[in-house]
Amino acid sequence: MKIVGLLDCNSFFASCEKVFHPAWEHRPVVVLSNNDGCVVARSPEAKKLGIAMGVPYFQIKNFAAANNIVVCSSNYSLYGDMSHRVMQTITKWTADVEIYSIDESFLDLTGRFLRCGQRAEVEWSLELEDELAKLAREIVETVPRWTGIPVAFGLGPTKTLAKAANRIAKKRDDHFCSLLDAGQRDELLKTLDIADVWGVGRNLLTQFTRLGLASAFDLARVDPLWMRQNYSVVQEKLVRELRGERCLELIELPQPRQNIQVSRSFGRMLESLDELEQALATFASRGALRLRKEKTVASALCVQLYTNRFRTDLPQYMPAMTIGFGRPTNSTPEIISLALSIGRQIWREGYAYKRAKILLLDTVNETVACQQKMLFEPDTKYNDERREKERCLMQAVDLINRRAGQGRLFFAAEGTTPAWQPNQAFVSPCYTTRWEDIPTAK
DNA sequence: TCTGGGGTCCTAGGACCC
DNA sequence: TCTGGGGTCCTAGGACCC
Repeated sequence: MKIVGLLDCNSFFASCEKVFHPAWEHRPVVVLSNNDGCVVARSPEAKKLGIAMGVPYFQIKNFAAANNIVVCSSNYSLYGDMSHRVMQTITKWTADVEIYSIDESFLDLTGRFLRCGQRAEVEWSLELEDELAKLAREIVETVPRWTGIPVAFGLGPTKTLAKAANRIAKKRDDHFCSLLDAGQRDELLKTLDIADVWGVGRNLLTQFTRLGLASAFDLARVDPLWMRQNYSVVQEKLVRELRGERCLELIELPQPRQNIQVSRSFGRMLESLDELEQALATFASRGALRLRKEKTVASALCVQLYTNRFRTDLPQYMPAMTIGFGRPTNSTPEIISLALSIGRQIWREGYAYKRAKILLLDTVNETVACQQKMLFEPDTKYNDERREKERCLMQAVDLINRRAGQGRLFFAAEGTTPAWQPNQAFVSPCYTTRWEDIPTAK
């Protein structure tokens, strides 16, 4: 048996905001999505008040004011840095960690409990369970003490069971639950709603409910082969994992991304092509920077425009177009140039645009792409000399921005006072990532 | 007035090839 | 008039996750 743990930060974004406002400790706090659109995080107090996940802010605005709810715009620099601190803390207990999302990590604790003669798996015993409970207590106490972020911890022999244990742990006072003991597992899985099982989304929930399945325990008893025939290999693995059979491995090395997308809603609707172009140039520039950070190049670019789908009184138009680069690239000017060219081709007069998206597709490692390039004849506009010049230029730009602050140097096409700027009325300072914002103690 | 953003994986079906 | 079979690759769409 393997020992898989899942550590999950409670109400992560809201908890991050609370760390720097001790006075908010017992107050309801909600964090809004980009553009102050929807509620994406709620402190326990806010949940208790009945604020639903994903609810549009304007629908609860008055309620929030009347109930003394703290409202925050999202501040991803802060959350990213706090996440990093939590993940660093985890390495105290094991180096075998898969960072699954900004607020969750899988831990492989098997290595800590291997006895002489055991190679890669351990045998379950009461003593082991005791030791693990002790370790879990240490984790659940240490992470908040070191970072200010409260966490819940679940243990299981598979990732899916660790996730399930974590869901149960969240409701417990000690924030811990173990599903390692096969003897007790069934009873615990009966208490877990099938909707809370990892891999059961809205659609599967409807279908499973129709089949009469209500709990995680019910799902675990379905025949895996039947599952495969009627659904797919994904759901088959889901059932097997719930039965304690490992199908999903921990991915400790982050896999290179295959696509990069940058998409934002605008602060207001845009009708002119000029204004829209500034948004596209900015998104293209951000995407290009991400490519360079990952040392990858993209093979193609897709641009999509969206009108406001909630304004049914207005004409709707959602065009998209994909064009390949002559050769895979991560050069900002080249990507901006293609993004604008596509934008001009799909833009139509007479529509009010609310959102745009760029997708950098089929990304591959820079050096691999470089080795392959000799197979192709250089195209006319972008010859090797120009590529090399732009590569040096981007290196210089990135260096300056790293030293002087992101966005110090930018391309004119991005505009100086962009009309698309999202609304962020309640944004908190970057307490941990900007010198000017470091809190002072009085 | 105001409604988020960024990912992955799998399957079915068509195109194409021999 | 009659018209096979098997494989691969690509894409769109649908499901999921946080």
